[in-house]
Amino acid sequence: MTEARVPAVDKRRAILEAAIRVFARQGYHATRVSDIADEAGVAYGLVYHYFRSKEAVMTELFTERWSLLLAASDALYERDIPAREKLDGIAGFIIDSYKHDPELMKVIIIEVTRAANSFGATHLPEIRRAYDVVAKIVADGQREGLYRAEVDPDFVAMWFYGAIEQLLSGWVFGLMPATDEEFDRARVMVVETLCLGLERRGPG
Amino acid sequence: MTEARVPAVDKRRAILEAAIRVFARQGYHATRVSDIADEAGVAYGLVYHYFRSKEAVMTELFTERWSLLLAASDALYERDIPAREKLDGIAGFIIDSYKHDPELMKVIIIEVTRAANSFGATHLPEIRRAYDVVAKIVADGQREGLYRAEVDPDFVAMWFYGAIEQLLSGWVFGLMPATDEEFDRARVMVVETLCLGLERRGPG
Amino acid sequence: MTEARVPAVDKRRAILEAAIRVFARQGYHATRVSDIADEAGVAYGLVYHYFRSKEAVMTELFTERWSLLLAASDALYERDIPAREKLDGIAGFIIDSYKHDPELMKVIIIEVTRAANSFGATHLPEIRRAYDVVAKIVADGQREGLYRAEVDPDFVAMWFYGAIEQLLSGWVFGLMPATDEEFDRARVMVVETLCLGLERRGPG
Amino acid sequence: MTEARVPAVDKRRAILEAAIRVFARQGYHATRVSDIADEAGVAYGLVYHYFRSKEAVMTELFTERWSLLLAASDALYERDIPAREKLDGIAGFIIDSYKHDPELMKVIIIEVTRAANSFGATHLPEIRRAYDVVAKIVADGQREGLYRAEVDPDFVAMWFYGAIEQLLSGWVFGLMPATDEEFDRARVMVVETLCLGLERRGPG
DNA sequence: GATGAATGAGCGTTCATTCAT
DNA sequence: AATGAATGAACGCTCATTCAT
Repeated sequence: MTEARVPAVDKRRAILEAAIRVFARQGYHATRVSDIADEAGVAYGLVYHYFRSKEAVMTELFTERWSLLLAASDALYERDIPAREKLDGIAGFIIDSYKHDPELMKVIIIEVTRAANSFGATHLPEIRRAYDVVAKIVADGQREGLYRAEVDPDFVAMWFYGAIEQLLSGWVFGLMPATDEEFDRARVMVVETLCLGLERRGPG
Repeated sequence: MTEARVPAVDKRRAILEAAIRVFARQGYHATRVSDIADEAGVAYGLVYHYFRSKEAVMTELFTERWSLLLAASDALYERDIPAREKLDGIAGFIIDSYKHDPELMKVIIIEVTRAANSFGATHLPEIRRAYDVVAKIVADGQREGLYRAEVDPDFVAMWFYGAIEQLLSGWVFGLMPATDEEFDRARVMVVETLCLGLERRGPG
Repeated sequence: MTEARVPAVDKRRAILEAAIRVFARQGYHATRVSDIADEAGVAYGLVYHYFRSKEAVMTELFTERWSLLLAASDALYERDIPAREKLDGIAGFIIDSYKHDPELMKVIIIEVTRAANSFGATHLPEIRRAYDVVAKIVADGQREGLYRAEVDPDFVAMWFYGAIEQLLSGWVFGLMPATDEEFDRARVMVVETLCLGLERRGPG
Repeated sequence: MTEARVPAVDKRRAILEAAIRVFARQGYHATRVSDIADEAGVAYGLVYHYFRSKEAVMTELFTERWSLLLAASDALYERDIPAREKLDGIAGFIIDSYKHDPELMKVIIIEVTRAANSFGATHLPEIRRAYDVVAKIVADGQREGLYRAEVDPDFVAMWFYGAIEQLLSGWVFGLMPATDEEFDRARVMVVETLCLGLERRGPG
């Protein structure tokens, strides 16, 4: 039968997408489960039919997206390209994710990744996995004699993510201009400056 | 030198210091006012005798410390020293603050500076002021022909703080080894790498 | 006649009726929300499911009843009967309300109508509307030459309600015998005495 | 040295007078003990030095004034003057009290006399004593054949006070114009109308 | 007498979660 | 699947009263 108008008859999906909007708008703590249901246009109880808890909604949102980043990072790492391009690929993936769905990325960065006291703690393993790829890229670069040996790769990884997340925060909260050109400039700047900072100098 | 510690007769001070410990241990949201009172060894109501609200306690903690950072940044900025030393001074101030009172810095970084949805929003002006000093240092460096002109100073400032706060987070949550030597290494690495990344290369 | 009582399946109604009993027994300020819930035999939170606040419960109680008085007053005013009968109708309506549901009327008189500092202030407009009808009746009586012209109608209205509410108070607090005969006697006495006091005397 | 400027060096008195102002302004429930102390310009604890409790302050305010009314009523009752003049004397005393110190009378009427659930209950005996004098006057009037026999004297007393207090309320809350002429008119109207309503008619 | 710090019981409200239908 | 009524623990805040000085 026809009724083809609404493709998203999938209420579970509707709830997830409503959650993105509401979490982005009000923050996780400030949103009540009823807000999600209202935004999704479904009954209160249905949220609990599909999800164990409010936290489970957030977790699914995070995991779904973060696993893409992990997969992309892993794929990049495996490719036979210069370290710089790998880092650029990761930065690009994150920034493109933001361009593509800023609300979701806002939620992930603000409520999970940088919320070390709440979801950050819960999802620490997955978060570290992303850091580790960066660290491995840097370590490889050092092994190749490309990067200075005295910088700790783990340390660089923290730095890399700290910087990028801070930029996203800046865009999210209007501290920095958020246009597509800015996003691309930022990507170049981060990678360029970081790599220049890491590279070994001169023949000496 | 002896640093004459006030014998905690001052209950207001005792409350503030108890709050640092409890906020650091449990996070702001998870600490009840009674936790603070208990930790301070005072009656529940006394917290409200000295502070308008739980939030006011947090605010005082943040403001007290952050104003020191602001003052130090301003002083550094005024001094007639190379840009690199200024940045090093700021990084050093933050890291020393952490060495000196890790719990307080944990609270400030985790609950305010990186909590863009709650206290971060409230204290945005003061937070930005700290960023601005870094941006000005970078801009000066550019004007002097020291730093590459194509990097946006505001952008570098975000980066700088994003990176340092991420490092603090790493220490706080045990993602990175947290010893005094590590702190000092980190300081050197951050500033060294950032400056190298920013510097213009010679004609050669 | 049967007066088909709703079998208190309606929990919202149960809460309202419990509130009447508890407010009447303890007074508004002295009743905790949990008292209402307990009296109604429902969970604490259900009160807040149906009402925004404790005050909202009181407001609904008052408004529901007072609007009946207003409607009755208006209807009486419109009818083509002597002023005295109109006043008698109003007095009768109030007193019958008390006979019918003394607890509710106690709450309304004690906690709202005579509580000028709390609910009285909030509901002043509705309260005044009731006074105004009496004033209009008196003014009409004066225009017809029935009542002495030198008495201010607004003034009489205040008096009328002040007196009647005082009588209700007296019954409520056991200062006066409260039997059905007393109620009817009181009604007669108030209206009789007031009207005699207002009437113009013959030339004789 | 002289310091004769402030006659009210009596801090106890200052507290009482401050309480009148604050109770009148905010109502008893809404005033905190600290409000009284602040208004009086004395230390918090001093209120408790002179008074057992917040309630005790209110009680003293009420008792002090109400005993004057009682004394005046008794005196009036004893005098060899017509009933009407006695009633007029009582109404006059109350209204003059209001003219003389509206804030105090506001507090007494609003917070005690008409607050049957709180102070009204506590001071019921004294309040009734005032009513009783009126009742006795009416009863005497009936015995003299002046007043209709079918009205219950207690009932008239309730009415009398209910009406007068309602008028005071009206003035206090701006429902009626409150000028000195109005006060005097009101006094005349109340007594005139009440007595006309009570008087026996007819040739006899 | 005078001060104001210290105490702690009390209460309104919120909201995640469960459950009956 | 879908609904929304029902539950109750939890917590921030107020403020009368006490107490040490």
